[in-house]
Amino acid sequence: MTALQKPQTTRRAAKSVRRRQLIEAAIKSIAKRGLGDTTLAHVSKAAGLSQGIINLHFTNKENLLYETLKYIRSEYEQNWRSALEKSDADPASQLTALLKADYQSAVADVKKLAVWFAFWGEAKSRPTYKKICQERVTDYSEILQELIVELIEEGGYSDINVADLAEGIIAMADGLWLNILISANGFKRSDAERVMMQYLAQVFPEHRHVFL
Amino acid sequence: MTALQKPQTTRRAAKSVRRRQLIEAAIKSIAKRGLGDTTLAHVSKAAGLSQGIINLHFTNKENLLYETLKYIRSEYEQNWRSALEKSDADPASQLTALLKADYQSAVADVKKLAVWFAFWGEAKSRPTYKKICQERVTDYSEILQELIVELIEEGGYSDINVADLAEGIIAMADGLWLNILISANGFKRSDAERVMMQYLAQVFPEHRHVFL
DNA sequence: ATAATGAATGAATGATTATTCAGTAACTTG
DNA sequence: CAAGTTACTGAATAATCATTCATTCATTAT
Repeated sequence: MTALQKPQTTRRAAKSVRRRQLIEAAIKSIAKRGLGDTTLAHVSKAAGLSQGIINLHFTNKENLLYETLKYIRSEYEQNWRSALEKSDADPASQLTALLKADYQSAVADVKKLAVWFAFWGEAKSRPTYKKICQERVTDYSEILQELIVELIEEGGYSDINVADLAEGIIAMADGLWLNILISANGFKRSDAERVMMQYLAQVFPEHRHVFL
Repeated sequence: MTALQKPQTTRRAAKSVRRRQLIEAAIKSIAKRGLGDTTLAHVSKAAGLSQGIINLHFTNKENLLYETLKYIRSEYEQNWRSALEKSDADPASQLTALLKADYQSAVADVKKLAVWFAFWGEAKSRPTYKKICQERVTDYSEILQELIVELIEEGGYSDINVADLAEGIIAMADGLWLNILISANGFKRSDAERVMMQYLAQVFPEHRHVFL
């Protein structure tokens, strides 16, 4: 009833619309069945379209999966960039915004997380996937390091290795995603956010009030 | 020449020997090709054995994969338990030993990490995998929390939420695994260990000398 | 030796599934 | 409204792969 799901009526659609529709169906299927058990039949059916549709729009399965990965990567990046824009300009607020963005519903949704982990699992053996996975964090890491430097100046912190701290923060961010994905005791996005903010408060005690 | 690899000569072997041999071949194949592209033919060939051998020893593919996951889980647990035994009894040393164990070569080897991520990617859709993945951290987390409590008493720390800190540490530990697996700039086990120790030193400054 | 047992083989089978492509339907343009 | 263009369909094809099982082979017991 809700707008979506009228594939029979609207027959022709713009290429970009169909592509997005199929990518979203792929995400759904990967989350539901895993990457290994996802077939083209599943995806096209989930999209309410016919068998050959994916080969028409993506040439082959491999390419659909590749485009799916690129899609969530770009969505991820857009999300944190817009969070930074919306936030106050002081480094502590920016840092908060950047890291909280990782746990917003558009990005840390279980379906999307399942997709990330599925591709990480294949990344070692697929250079094309690996590259996209690496690119996910290049800009993020750069900006994170700049913010840490500003924060150190502002708060007069010492004994902090910027590059290592940034690696540590990103690692924790990813690890919390894993926890959301498979924890036994209903670990939620809000829990992940809290854990992360407590970490930041401990490393930058002078700015504690901004994080907590 | 080095002991290994004489499948033609020694025809019969104990069931347990064959099972381990096949599991290790499965790990190799998953690391090389990913879970999706791993076929029984690949695994049996890598083990230097024949086509039907896996069905003989594991009934079906699904079961081989399940046993492979259980195998690396148990190896993981043995590794940190023995590290704790070998270490000094004071909480800071124990904590160091527990976390450094995650980056020892037997456990944080890229092949094993690829296997963990492959199964994490499927865990959402496979309850059997999910359970094993959850169990990996239950005892670990419990002991980690006990050590944190002892350390807080010993160092007189305040403002620490034990459960959240433990979640954060485990998350960082897993995230550093991801970094070892796919980083562009050759992030190594020793780098991960350093990042983790710096984190601990920051949270428990009174014990800094033990961690660094 | 001979028989009995259990391990291992590998060709054959059957199921699944990606891909192709001839045909159909919708929309556009003149 | 006819001709042309583009999106889409779905049955047919071909390839891949898990699984089966009759047979072979090594080892142990008699």
